[in-house]
Amino acid sequence: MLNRGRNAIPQDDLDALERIMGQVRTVAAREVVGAIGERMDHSTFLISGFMYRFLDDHSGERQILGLHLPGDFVDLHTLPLKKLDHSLASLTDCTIAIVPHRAVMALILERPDFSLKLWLSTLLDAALYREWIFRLGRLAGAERLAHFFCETHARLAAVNRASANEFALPISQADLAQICGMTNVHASRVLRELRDANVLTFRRGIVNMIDYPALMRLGEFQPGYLHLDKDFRSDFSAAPPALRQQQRS
Amino acid sequence: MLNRGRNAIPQDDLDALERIMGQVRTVAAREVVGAIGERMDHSTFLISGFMYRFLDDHSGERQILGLHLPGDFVDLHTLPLKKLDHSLASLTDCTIAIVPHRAVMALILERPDFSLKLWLSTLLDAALYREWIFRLGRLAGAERLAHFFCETHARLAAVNRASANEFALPISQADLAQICGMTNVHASRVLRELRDANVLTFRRGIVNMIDYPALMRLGEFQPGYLHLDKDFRSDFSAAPPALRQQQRS
DNA sequence: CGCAGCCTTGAAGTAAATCAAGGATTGTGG
DNA sequence: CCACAATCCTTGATTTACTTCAAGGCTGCG
Repeated sequence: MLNRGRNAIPQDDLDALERIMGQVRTVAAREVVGAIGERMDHSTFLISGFMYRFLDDHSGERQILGLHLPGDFVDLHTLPLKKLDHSLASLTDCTIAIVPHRAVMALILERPDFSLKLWLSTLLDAALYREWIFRLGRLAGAERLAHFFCETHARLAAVNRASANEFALPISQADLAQICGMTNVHASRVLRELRDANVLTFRRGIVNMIDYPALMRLGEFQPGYLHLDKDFRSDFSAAPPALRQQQRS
Repeated sequence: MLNRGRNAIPQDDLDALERIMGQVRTVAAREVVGAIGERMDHSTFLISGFMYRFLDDHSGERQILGLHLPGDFVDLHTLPLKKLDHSLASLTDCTIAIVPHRAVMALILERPDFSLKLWLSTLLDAALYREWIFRLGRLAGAERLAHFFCETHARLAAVNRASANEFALPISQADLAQICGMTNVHASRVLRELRDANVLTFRRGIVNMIDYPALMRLGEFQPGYLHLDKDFRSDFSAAPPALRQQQRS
């Protein structure tokens, strides 16, 4: 993710980004964009749509490792780690920009400050991974869903894609199950519980957080790890005026 | 982690590292070195001993997020993400070097190639996180332990701290449970199963992988994500002759 | 010796998986 | 517009994996 939440990406960084972007492609929904073991010579910038990364187990059951929103730099890690150690796929129709590693390297050597921003974006990914480990390791069914919905709401709200208590999340219950490490049958039952308790509804890709405080409590959600608050991090640069809304899917 | 596995760290990088290291301290076993929410102005290089990162849940139950071995750069992410979003503690007595952020920043601006190596080290951490998500989300009790032991064996073997099938791992069953997202009672039972099946023993901090192939199969362990093979990544530099064994705990 | 920390085991309870069937919703072609 | 398939969701019954509670044993140490 390169997405800086409520803090806009500075204009000169946008210029730099634009310069290194190569071909722009569209990808249909539910397509694998990079498969585990593949050797990459470029990274992918997600312009519009949703993507996710995953690992399949021995019997083909899938664990989703992370979700990517518009504005995320999806696989920057392939710059040093050439071979994909997991797979990458689209959730919806997507527009992506192919960014050749050569171009990234050239820019990095020319502008060390920019390389730090790319680094930051991968560190924010890592912070999400840590929280996902916590979610799977310590929370039970309903709590996992609550935590995931809180996190995703916060991330989407940070890029103006969520209202106070509602947002669009183009995934199925089966995806939700693969995110939270449970069967889709169980995900369905837990969603029913949350619905019956008047805490949250999730129908046809629309999440309605009816009782937000209850969700936060349930999921033990503390948004600090998202580092959305400018004060929580150092951006290696002064924050220039807001100029946002470059992308809409 | 900065640890490069079987590929030694080049001499000039060692020099660079040495230059930015500040005060060297010792830390007793089981001490919290950085607590969640704390604002950091330095990073920590682990010279000897084992450390771990963790998040506690509401009722104080702990989830371990990662283990750190001698030679790891433990909290490089605090350079851009000033506030700790999780906690850090020692497992054993440790020797650590305090590395002021100011010194790291200066070096980075002076040597862009070195900053890429620091970046790489955090990307290897992220690869481990992803695999931990998979382990917790898709594997059952015995498989989780098997996977963890395989991973840890591979990491320790890469720094010459493991023989073909045995290694020292200074943790308790309770730690193991906190790593694998289960109760210590259950961890004890699963260890018994593995012992009875003649697959693995773990007693007083010594792991004996009696049947390594069985463990790999059980844990669905594919070591690619560790990127130990030089061919799997680009180190941004030619690999100079091996000079290793700087640290022993 | 006696205590503390760590590990083990049993019995009972609970959360989640599995198996299986049927219902709803969306899209497709006639 | 309707028939039909495909996908997704729901629900029930049963089984399994794991937790919880509780007691006792082992090991190392002052």
